[in-house]
Amino acid sequence: MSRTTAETGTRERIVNASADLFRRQGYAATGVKQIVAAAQAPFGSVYHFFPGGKEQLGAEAIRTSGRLYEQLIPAVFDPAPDIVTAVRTFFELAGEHLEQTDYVDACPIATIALEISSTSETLRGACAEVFERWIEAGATRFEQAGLARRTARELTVAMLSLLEGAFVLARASRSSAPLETAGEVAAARVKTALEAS
Amino acid sequence: MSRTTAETGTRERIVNASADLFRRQGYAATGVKQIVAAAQAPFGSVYHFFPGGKEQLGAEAIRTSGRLYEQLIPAVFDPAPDIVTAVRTFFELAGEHLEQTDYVDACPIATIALEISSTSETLRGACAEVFERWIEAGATRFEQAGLARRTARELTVAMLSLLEGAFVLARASRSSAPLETAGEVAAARVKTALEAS
DNA sequence: GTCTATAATTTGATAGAC
DNA sequence: GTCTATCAAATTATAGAC
Repeated sequence: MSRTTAETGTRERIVNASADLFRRQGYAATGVKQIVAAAQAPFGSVYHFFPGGKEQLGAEAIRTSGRLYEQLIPAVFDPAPDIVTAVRTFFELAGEHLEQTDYVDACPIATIALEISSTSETLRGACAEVFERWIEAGATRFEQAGLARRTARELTVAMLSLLEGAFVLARASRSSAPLETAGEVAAARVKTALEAS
Repeated sequence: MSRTTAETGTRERIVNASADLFRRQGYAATGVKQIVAAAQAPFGSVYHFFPGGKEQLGAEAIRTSGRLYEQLIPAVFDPAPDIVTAVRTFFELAGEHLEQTDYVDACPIATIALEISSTSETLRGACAEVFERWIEAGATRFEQAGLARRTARELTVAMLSLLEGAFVLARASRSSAPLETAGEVAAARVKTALEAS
């Protein structure tokens, strides 16, 4: 338990490996054994750190990914000259990143969300919580840009829908074109909303 | 092999049951045993009709669902007074249907697409083929409404992205609100595109 | 051709040695 | 607390009886 080294602990490595694998191939297709192999952790550690087993580990991976990806909002929006440019940049970066990762690194929780929404209330709740946080964070930005609260929220839901849907099409077609198209529509919509306010 | 009765054959029942279960809980989480139980078919029939096993069955289920859902386009667009109304109605019906099926009946292939895009080229190709057919069918409608071919295609990709993304959010949050929001943005975008043409 | 029994492997999870 | 050996059950797939 050194306070001076920066080595990642076993527990943290397990969560990170889980998040990686769940994003790439989903929750059901990822075995606990595959997770400990990727995390270079002993098998028993999973049940030591996560007594609730795979489902508890899934819930934690979802929330961890949620916090991590939420940071992308300030990372892209803060340095942008205006909010329309920020939205356009966000979709552009998402598309470039998708290409660079061989169409693996799309949304970290969408696959899990679709898989387990009808079978695990625990995991569905975790996904819903993360989406809600993202929507709130996005809506706050649009509110600061001058939109009414309700308008800002609806706009964010539309942006996130465009992004998530474009991810589905992009992964299936192995092309970032859907993200370019969705990004243009998203930016145009934001521009219209701001002009009308 | 009666020609007069309308009873569904074993093979057809297996494909239909597969499509149902894959849509609800994904490809990996659905076992072959669960499929034959739902189809009321003997286990061996799967490997009799589908020598390629679960993957061949998956590919066929994807293509069957694709053809079935493609029929929704003429079913909604043909009776509509104009194409903007058609788009709005499409999202409204999708949201109502989602509520009525306890948030199960969203896109029949999106879950599979996200799950297997990085692990099975066979299934990824089948999903890409279905998405391409849907986009072509939608683009043709927008072309007939007066848009240039390229604009019509991009508009359809944006509509489908909005729909697919709203499905993800709706299933996770157990609310049809994302479909209402996405539908309004979709209809407004189509209206703008037509006015500019 | 239809179907049952079973094979070979892998799954999530646990017990208990260190 | 850390980790290995093992469990019972479930997985896809096949062999072969009818």
